[in-house]
Amino acid sequence: MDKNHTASVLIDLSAAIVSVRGNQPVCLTVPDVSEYQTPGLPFGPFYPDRHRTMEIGLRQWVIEQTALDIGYVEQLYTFGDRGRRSEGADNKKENEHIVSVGYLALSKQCPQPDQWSEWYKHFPWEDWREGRPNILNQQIIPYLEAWAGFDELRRLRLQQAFGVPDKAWNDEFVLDRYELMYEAGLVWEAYADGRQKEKISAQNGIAMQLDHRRILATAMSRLRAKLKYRPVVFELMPSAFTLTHVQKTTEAILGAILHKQNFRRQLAKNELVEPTGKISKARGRPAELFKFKHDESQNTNLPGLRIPLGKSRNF
Amino acid sequence: MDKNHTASVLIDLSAAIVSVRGNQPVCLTVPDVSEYQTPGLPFGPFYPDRHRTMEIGLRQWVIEQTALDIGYVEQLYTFGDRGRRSEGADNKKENEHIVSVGYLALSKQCPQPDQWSEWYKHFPWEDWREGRPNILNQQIIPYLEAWAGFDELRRLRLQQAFGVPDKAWNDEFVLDRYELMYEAGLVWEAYADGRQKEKISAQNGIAMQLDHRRILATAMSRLRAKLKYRPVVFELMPSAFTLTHVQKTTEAILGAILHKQNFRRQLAKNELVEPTGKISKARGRPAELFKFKHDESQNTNLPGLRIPLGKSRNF
DNA sequence: ATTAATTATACTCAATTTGAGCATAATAGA
DNA sequence: TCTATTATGCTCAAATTGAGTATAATTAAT
Repeated sequence: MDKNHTASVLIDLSAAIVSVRGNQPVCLTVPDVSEYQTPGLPFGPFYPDRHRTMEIGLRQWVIEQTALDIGYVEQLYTFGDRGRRSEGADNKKENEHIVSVGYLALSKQCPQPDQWSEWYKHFPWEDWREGRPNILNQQIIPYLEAWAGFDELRRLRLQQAFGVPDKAWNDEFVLDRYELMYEAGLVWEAYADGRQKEKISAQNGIAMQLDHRRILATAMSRLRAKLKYRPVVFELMPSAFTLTHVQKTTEAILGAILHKQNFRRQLAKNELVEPTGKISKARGRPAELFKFKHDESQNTNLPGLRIPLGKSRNF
Repeated sequence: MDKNHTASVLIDLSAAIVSVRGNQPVCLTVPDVSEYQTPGLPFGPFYPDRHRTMEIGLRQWVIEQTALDIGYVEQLYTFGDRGRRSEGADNKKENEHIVSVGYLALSKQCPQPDQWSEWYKHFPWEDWREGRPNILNQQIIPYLEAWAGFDELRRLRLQQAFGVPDKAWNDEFVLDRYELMYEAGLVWEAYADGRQKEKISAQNGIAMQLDHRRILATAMSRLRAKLKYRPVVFELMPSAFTLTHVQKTTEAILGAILHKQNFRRQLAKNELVEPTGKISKARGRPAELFKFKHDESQNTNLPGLRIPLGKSRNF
């Protein structure tokens, strides 16, 4: 326990601030000034003597810099490794190690459209709403199979993450899939981190700065999982909404289509919404407008809606 | 963005290293030398230039200091606040802020019995295996009700966390319950942190150093939740075991009794175990010895056993 | 004004899963 | 041989889920 060893670090708070625009989940990004033009997640330093908790610190700079009203905030993961491209050439001065704490935040609005980046531009293989994405069979899977070769462990991980060849696709394994692709050198970040000699040909989604795409993948995994047992969708909904609107939002996040009647049955059974009495008019039959029942108190551990995902989703 | 503000911190890696001894979940602790004699979780500093990731750093000092073989490791939460008693009088020198990253680790063995502390000595209200713990109705609930008074939000949180008065007890809300008790000044740590003037009369479980009981509560919540959808129990089992042994271990962690036949049905359906052909002899009819099917590869995201918890658990 | 397209909502029904239990099997010890 | 004890096989009703049909209330087109 050599006390004289350098143990001092700086802490970055990175946030995946998520919203839904139209039928696309989006995430707040900041533009990159460097040669690569890759977008990044917003982040700021944590000053321990100014903010009592990291969450307070996070909320502080989010308000200062984005003027957004973020309600739900959840800590994702703390990355202490040098994945943040620190092996690279010109860096900060030596002893300045950075630990990044990733957060997921949900926002009901997303003004300034150019600052919000669609999830599935970074993860095109994660959107199954119009069927199995072509990029899987045309690009990703063949590469991964070649990478796995006869390595038993690799093939098992491939099966786990991508359902190859005969298991079902699990929408929650976003991070596992991204990390596998990173290890196999299938994403740009692997090249940027020096893990990969040649620049890969295929794009496989828009890359992000540092480890930000990994943080976004973590956020997606967590949000997709949470959606199924906690009523977090309503953190993305306006005060009054139609049931179809809730479903479309849920589908956007899950990247999958749900059975309409069963979805509503769950909502009804769990008593999560109540009618406002008002009516929404659009095309077709008008829909009743509902509101979330437990809005006042940040009642995060209610039962939540068990998503009716259907049986066979591996095709 | 004043760059000159102090942002440098030290990072502690704290670990809730969990095992099961007999029918009691235990957790590795280190004795306290101070006047209070409260035990604490083992922790060590993170040296970012020596270890590539924090998990590697954690494994390193766990091996060095405990010689334990920990298999499963999971990051829990990063605490950046001053809950670690830093408001107190004599502290380290001013600018040395500490951020603690909590980890959960599982160990199959637990040698040196005096170093392992039973969960339910710290959380006596969490063990429902012999029915609803008396301490709830006799000590905790009355105090909490008085604390809540007519405050709507407090009563709602009380209902959420403790099921008072008419909701079911949820075994996963360990952290919520502990934090509520902390806020209400019902645990020693609240007094030690200066939130509470008078020392409370009742013990309400054995206290721990700093925020360690909170970290343990986080570990318990996570492990109880995980048990229900990932096969992590087997990280606590020897290579061959009886089905009853798996059940007893699960029950110990959940603090609840399960239905035997249904528990086995889940195990069978999910194909998590396979017979070894050997037989265990004890009292009564001998039991078949099984082994975990997926032991070689750290196959953490398998379906897992959906625990048959029964219907009415609020009495 | 009628029709078609569109969206919302009510209801049905079989298959599966769950909660809860009884019945029987195999052993040790009295 | 009987009893206590633990293991294991099987049943059965209730609840939940997956998947669908039928019908209602609109707008837009003809």
